[in-house]
Amino acid sequence: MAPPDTRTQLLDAAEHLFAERGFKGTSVRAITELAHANLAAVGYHFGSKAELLAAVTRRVIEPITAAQTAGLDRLLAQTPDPSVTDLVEAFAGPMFDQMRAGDERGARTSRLIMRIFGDPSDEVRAWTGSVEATARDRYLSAFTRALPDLSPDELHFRIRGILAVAAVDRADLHNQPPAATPLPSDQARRWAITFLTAAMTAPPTKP
Amino acid sequence: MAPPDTRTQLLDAAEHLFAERGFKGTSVRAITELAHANLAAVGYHFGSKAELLAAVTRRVIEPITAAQTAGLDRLLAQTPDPSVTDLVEAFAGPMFDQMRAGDERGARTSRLIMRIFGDPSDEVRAWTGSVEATARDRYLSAFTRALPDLSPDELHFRIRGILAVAAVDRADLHNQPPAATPLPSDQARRWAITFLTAAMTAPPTKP
DNA sequence: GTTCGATTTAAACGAACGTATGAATGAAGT
DNA sequence: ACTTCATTCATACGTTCGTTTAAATCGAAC
Repeated sequence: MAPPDTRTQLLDAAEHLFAERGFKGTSVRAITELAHANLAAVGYHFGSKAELLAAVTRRVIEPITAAQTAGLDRLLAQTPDPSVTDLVEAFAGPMFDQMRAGDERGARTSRLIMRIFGDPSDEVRAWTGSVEATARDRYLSAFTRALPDLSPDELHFRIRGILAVAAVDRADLHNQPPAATPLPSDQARRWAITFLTAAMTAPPTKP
Repeated sequence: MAPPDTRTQLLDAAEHLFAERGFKGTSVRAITELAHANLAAVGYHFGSKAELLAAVTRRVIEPITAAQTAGLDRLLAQTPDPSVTDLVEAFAGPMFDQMRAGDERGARTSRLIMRIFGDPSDEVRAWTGSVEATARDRYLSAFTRALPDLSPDELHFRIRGILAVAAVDRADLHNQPPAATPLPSDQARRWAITFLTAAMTAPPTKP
């Protein structure tokens, strides 16, 4: 086992705490304590608490958008017009994959993503997701070809619906009794694909 | 116009700021300043900042669950087994109605609800939504009768999907350019009903 | 006009916050 | 052995936080 890198431990601790208590609700002292590091370590390695959040966010988002992009490339290599089902699977799947591991970290990642997408403050939104925007645009045009009857606005609404379902997913587990059966980890993923595919293929809303 | 009640102005200001900046991100000083009240007014009228949040939350959630309950009563008066479409409309509709007015307050309410449902901290969860739980349970059994092929767990997942779509809805408007057309306020509602009805009526996921 | 309860006010409290600083530490290069 | 450089450390600074207190204000009841 490699000696635990302080920088990485700070990222881990911050990811944990930001997801659980939010950005404002997490103190630099709590982060450094959980990471067994000195209080000044955040300033030294990241410059500020806000820049640490940006680094955490990038680390969580990047593999998701990478998998989304790779999945779309794979689909487009087979046919120029993939089915809605395939597009939903390739777009929503990676979010669930990232939220799965360990069932503990999954719910935390889910909460973190929801906090990121739901917070309009500058600090939370400062991670500059240009890659993420590009991936979303590519899916937008692929969905447009797969659903030609849908108005751009309604399509856009539906894609946001995908994000909503994926982000909330297990984020509110704390609302109810701790789940009768500790459901197999990929079940939520499959339920979501069913749910979202049906939703995406619905006929356009009549005006 | 009635003289502006201090207590009400505090609720209004707090609702505004909690939605925009979150609970931890909002200071009592910011609330009282926006409400043109004294700093100690929060302590006097509500006891603490946390109890003010509980009051704000109750004021936002109560009319929604009331409308949900009334809508279900109305459906059940006509037939013991309402259709999925009707159930979705009666369950999700009131959320959008509450998030509509003025397009400004709508997005704020949406954000506030998302923050409430996504925050596991005790302060945010302390509003004791027993009425809200009752309404959800009644819809759960109604949906169970309307979708007898669905396992309880998957049904439960789908109902959470409704909440997700409704809560996120306009909450992330700040992500993209300020909407090409200032879409008519009930359009999101109708798109959501289409989206969610199709999603709810999807056949069960095969095991 | 005085009393009284409810409300508002200014001021202060200690605690916790993010950040900055300069000295210790320790391994690597010479 | 000595220098170098990156990292860690203890400590302190100034701000802002939620809450509390006691005095001031005010309309209504008597």
